[in-house]
Amino acid sequence: MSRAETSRRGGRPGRAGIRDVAAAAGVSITTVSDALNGKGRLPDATRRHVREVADRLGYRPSAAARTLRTGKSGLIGLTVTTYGDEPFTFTEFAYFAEMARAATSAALARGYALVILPATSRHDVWSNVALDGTVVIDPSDQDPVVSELVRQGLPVVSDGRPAGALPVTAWVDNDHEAAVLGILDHLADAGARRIGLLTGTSTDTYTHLSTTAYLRWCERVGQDPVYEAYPAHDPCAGAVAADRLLARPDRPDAVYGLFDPNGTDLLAAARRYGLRVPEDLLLVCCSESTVYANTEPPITTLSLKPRRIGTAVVQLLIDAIEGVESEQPVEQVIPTELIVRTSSQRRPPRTTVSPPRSPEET
Amino acid sequence: MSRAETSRRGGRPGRAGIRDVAAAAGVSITTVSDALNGKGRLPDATRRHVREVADRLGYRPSAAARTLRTGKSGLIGLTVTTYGDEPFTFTEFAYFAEMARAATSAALARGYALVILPATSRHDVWSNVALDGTVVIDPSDQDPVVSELVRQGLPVVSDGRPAGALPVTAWVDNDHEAAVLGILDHLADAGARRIGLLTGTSTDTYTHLSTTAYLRWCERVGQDPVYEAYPAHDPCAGAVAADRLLARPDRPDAVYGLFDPNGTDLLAAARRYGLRVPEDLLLVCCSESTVYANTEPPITTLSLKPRRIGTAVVQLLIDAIEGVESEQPVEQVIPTELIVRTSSQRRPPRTTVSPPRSPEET
DNA sequence: TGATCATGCAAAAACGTGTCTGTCAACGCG
DNA sequence: CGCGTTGACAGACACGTTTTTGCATGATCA
Repeated sequence: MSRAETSRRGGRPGRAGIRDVAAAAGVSITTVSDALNGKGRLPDATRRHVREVADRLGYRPSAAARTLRTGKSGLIGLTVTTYGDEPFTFTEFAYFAEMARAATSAALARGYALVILPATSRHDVWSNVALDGTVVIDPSDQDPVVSELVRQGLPVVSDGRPAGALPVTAWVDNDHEAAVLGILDHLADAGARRIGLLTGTSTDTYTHLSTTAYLRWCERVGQDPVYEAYPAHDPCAGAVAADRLLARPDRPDAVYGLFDPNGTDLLAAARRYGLRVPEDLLLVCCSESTVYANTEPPITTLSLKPRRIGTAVVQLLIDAIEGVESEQPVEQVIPTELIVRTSSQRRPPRTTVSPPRSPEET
Repeated sequence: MSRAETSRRGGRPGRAGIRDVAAAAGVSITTVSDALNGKGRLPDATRRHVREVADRLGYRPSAAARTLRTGKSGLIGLTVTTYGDEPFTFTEFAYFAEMARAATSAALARGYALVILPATSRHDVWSNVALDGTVVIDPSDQDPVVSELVRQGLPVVSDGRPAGALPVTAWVDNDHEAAVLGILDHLADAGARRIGLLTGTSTDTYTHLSTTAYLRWCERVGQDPVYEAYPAHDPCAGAVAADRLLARPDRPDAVYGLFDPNGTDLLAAARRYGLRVPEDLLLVCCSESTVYANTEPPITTLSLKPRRIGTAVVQLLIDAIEGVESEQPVEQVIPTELIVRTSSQRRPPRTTVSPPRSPEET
């Protein structure tokens, strides 16, 4: 009776259970649970007393027991696409890192933690972790994992509008068509006569929508499409494709690259062919990387705002988990941001000293 | 009796329990558990029958119940340092992304999943998730979270040797001193007379060891140290510090930058001051980014091999969790790799066409 | 044939919570 | 004084597994 820490059962030494707290405080288990969770109707004196005893014993409620009882684990899956046996692809490093960072913060602020779960995980890993819901990044056409999750009744929110008729709970995406059209107009305004595109061969929605928008724009303004496609997950194919694009007989005088490394690849290719940027070649690429602020010349980039996307996705998911009737629509479109730098302006501002980049948020 | 799916209790509809499977298969609960886990001694016929019935009912064992019973959750914490309220710092993007990627793969291959847990999480989040062990990245001097985890008896493996007397289970690190000395020798061999250092103001082990090695090298060869320190977590301070370093009266003719963005920052600063690289200024920086293969000129980088570190850390941790007497020493040193490019060679090779970069592993 | 033993399976005890149901006293009111 | 009501707490159960124990049944051996 004097030593309440040692429960009658040989639970792991050093771990006090709720029974020990109840015994040490001289109350019942119910009272301890209610006091710690602020649930029942107890006099403040009892509440304080129980809390103090719990602290003194170093009591930590068992996450497994709580999950089993309540059905909520406080865990959110972060499903990333896989290429080969690696979780996420090379071209998405900066995007993924920023998105995951924001998602982690947002989840944490609401008491949830993120579990990294590649889409092609062994099945037993998926079923070995109790998830309250899942974020899927760029779900592919008929992803069996996502379908199964939805069928199990788990909330699923996707980054990128779902392909096909994938019945996700909600999704967040940019307006990729508008972004591409905006860039093409921007380049045309800067004097581009023939705009090329560096795109991918994969079938994900981002690539598809962007390429389609490009083709439609070309048709509208009466320009012949000039583009090269390459497998975006292959880090060395990009440089080759950039080279091919600039080696064509109908060489473009402006290029938009859909993937993060395209900027440096195109710049290097341009140098190889003696093309000056932006005088002979205008350049824009889609990237979250800050290196493009300090290249020679600095390159105009399109930011997809991964931090806002990561935050929005998690908020939507947790709202769904907790049954909050979300004020937001279940389909949320995040605006993109075009960061205009020297590479896309025919008349570069006379300044050659680029100011230090700003740490500005989102 | 005919409809076994509906258990007597109103469990979540659609979720079949082990009882339902037992009833449907006409066997006991024990038999189902043994059959699915391959544990008891059962005739193959029974085993196959039970498995088939389980599949037909779409049975998925409850992760929470299993964790409660066995004490193992299959979850590994990935603890990242925080600056401000954001999980990981700006200068470590590429490193973290690669390291996390490798760690995720390695964990997955052994049936574990990773949970992202910033060090400064709210306490309730930490205690709300059942962890089998934790990976800590660059644990600070007296991290209360790590101490508590160790005190709870949880295995902890750190990326970066632990500062102070932090009693971690094992750690993995590079030999930072040897790496810095190697780079300085490399630069001196290339003709550098006064080598500068771009370093950080924080007190983490990496910064400390590297700076100390630099100072010792200077003392050994009789050169006055020339260095600038800046808060590495501030993305815009780096450019300013690079500028300061090259504006000094005792301007160095070679610089090593400890952090990822230093390369482009130093390159931009050099251009501002009309310094040619590598003719007037030799450059090396520590980075995992591939952009430095295609800058003008390509910049020599030091890779810390984050993929090998991530893999090693997870292996060590899981070995500890499963009680495997690890063959490896508990302190593991991963060699660094110096990727020599134009920026650190006084006589650049005559080729101006840089070959496409290789997708080679680790 | 009876004792021994391996085999195939069932019953039941945990794991540590949250929560539903009940008890007991005090109290107000008719 | 009897009775319903309310506050403060205790007892017991259920969540869904894994695992230990134990009971039959048939085979083997002295």
